[in-house]
Amino acid sequence: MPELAEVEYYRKRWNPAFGQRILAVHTHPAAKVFRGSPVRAWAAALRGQTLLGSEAAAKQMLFRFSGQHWLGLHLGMSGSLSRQNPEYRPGRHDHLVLATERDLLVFTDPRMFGRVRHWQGPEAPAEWRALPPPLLSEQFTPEALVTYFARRRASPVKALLLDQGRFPGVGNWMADEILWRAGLHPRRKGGDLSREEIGRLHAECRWVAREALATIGETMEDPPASWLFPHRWADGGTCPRSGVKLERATIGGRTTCWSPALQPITPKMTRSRGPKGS
DNA sequence: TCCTATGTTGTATG
DNA sequence: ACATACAACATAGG
Repeated sequence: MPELAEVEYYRKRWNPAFGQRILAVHTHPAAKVFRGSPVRAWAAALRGQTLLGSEAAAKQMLFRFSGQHWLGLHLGMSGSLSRQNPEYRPGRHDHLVLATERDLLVFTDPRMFGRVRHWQGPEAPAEWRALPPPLLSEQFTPEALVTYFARRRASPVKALLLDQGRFPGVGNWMADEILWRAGLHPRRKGGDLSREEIGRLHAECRWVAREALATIGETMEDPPASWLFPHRWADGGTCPRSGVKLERATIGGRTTCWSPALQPITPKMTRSRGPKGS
């Protein structure tokens, strides 16, 4: 499930526990989500510490505790966070549970493509500080994308949008939504996008990120029917702007959905290209 | 039974 | 070395 806005939504599930002490830590140390991390040791060290705050970037979350402890969480394909009553009995997919006086803070992940990491130190771990600038930051510029698309000129733009080093937080549904809004066929190659098309792509990245954070990121509600989102998995789904039947194929290794009416494989001829014959 | 799934990574291939 | 393609991971649901 989780992309940019879903990650932000789940991160906030633990907010009510800020300032609370961790009284107990329950784990499945053998669970794949720990990837060989010495769970027993850091789980013991975490006991008695206070949850101070958290942040999200790309599809990552970082939780900060007293004693210079940090927990890094990634939700993979099927992970989620929740807050449960003290009476809650963790199930087989609840790999990490932090108990405070009032709540159980639960990390659930059936498919275990997610990841839990622990660090101790005075500042956020190096991996965290190395994450690329967010889509909504000043550093995310069209110029940077022009350079990047020139280098990745042979790759379909759909595959490029999934690059976490360039489009942090964008996942499969966001990539399709962005391309649909920008009017770009997902198979277009990075190298044959015009400057103007890259500009549209950049603008839609920001628009989708902003709107998704304002809706999904707050309440997990599905975006409205005016988005591609609610139509893209429906059998026989139609484009909400043109009414044509949506197409589907595997592109960049992922199921991709697009509107053949709005996203032509060859760029539309524009008449504003300057004088004839130039 | 077989296919799909909002993700990442290691390996193979050009 | 460099970029791209693809299988693998583990589980649930249609």
